[in-house]
Amino acid sequence: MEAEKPFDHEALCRSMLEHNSETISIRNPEIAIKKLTVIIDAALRLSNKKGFQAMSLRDLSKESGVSMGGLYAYFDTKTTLLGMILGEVTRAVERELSNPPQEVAQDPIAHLNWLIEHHIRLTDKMSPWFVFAFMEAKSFPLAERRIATQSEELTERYFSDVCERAHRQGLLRPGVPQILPMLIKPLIQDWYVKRPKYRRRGISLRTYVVSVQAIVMAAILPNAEALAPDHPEVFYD
Amino acid sequence: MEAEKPFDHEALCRSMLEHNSETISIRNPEIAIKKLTVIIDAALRLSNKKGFQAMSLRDLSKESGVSMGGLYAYFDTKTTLLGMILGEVTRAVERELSNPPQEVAQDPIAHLNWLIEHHIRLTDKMSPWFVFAFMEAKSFPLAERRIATQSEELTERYFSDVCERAHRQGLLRPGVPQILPMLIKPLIQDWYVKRPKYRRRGISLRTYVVSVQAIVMAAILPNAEALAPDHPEVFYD
DNA sequence: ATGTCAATCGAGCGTTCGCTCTATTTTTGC
DNA sequence: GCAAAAATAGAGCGAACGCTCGATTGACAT
Repeated sequence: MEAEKPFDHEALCRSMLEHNSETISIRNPEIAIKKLTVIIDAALRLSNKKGFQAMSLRDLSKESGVSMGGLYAYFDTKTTLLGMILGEVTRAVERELSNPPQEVAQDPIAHLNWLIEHHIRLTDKMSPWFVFAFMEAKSFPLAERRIATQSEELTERYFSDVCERAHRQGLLRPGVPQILPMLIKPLIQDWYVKRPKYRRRGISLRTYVVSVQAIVMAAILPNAEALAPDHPEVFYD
Repeated sequence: MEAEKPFDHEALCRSMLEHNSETISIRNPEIAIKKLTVIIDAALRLSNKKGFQAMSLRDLSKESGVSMGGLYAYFDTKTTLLGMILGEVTRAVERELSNPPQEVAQDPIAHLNWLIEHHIRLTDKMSPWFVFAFMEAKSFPLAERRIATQSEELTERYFSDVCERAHRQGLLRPGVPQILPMLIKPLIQDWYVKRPKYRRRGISLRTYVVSVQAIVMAAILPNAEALAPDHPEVFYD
């Protein structure tokens, strides 16, 4: 029995194969998954470096070691390749964030902190995938952009739902901006969008999570003083 | 005497002409500015729609009504065009944010709120320019990317300096995350990065500014209750 | 009217793109 | 061990790319 490794690229590519079985012409699933992993790995590496549009299929062929003809056994169009990666990202978000543990789901505040932490951790583990989906979104064809927009709205609804519940239970202080749920996403996204900056400054994932949670809690909780920082090194003085 | 209109594209293109006089082969400045405005206008429109890489110079020629040869009187390389736009954005940030009014500069909290408001307003007026600079940054050649990174760091220093001053004056409450200055930028950027979303939901610039300010103030001020919302319609209940 | 030069044009050059297709190699079933 | 099937390779196709350059136009001084 191995430990579960739900986020390595191979597992994601297995899911990818299942969801694109008509497009992928390789019969043997073991071969398909192994090679798909190599291809997607190279594709993410290249397009995170210089953009999906700028990545030619000859680049991808050379980087992955798979011939031009070989590549087209896994997708029929460059746009299809894009859609396959995008689909995996949206599936991962839904899979990881839609089922909070029961003890968390009962308390909106705990739920919100859980969402923040797990969203950041998910995007951290799948960082190249999220960078891809986020940075390339605007050059998507219309159909693919729709998917990206809907996924974005789904994520936001997680946040706005839990804020709404907290509000109904009277847990919010007066003066919480109504658009706060919309602004949590950019706070979370910065971890992977500007990842090199945080690495350069030696900021850990834990520090980042705690900081975002602290900011959001300060914005919504009535007793700002009561924010007992478990991790004092994160804060001023 | 006309009212000053420092942000229309024509004024920006005038500055652009001054800073790129060796590259631009047109002698008559009036002609140059007028045509440069048309070209940059079209370039921003096209590359905000489908990305700078995906915008071909034939696209740009058709959209702007300037022939291929005509375009190359204004830049010698597609990359140069990119650099010219990028340069204008960084200059605008420095010009608009480095000189706060004196009464504001004395109070770090007022200064911070001023920075937030004016940065958002600047990116709003120059929205296509900022979208361009932000979204295309990763596909820049190394030299251009350096400029973008430095401009980013400059903006952040505005925020971190003022936070540091507030801290030294004892204006911060305990438990303010040290990375808060880094997280103000993504809060501000969301206004132009996901502008269509905010438009779709009918959220005004004023509401956005007040909300971001409220979140940041809640994160740093000791007396969270004292956040008197001048604009109650912005907040929950 | 004419000579001069700045401004403009767009067909054309070499290259690279996404994608296809046949030839070849590897794996499989018996 | 050998057909049949599956998997892989990479040259080649038309189209589009960034960019050039000689021809053409327009404005103005003489």
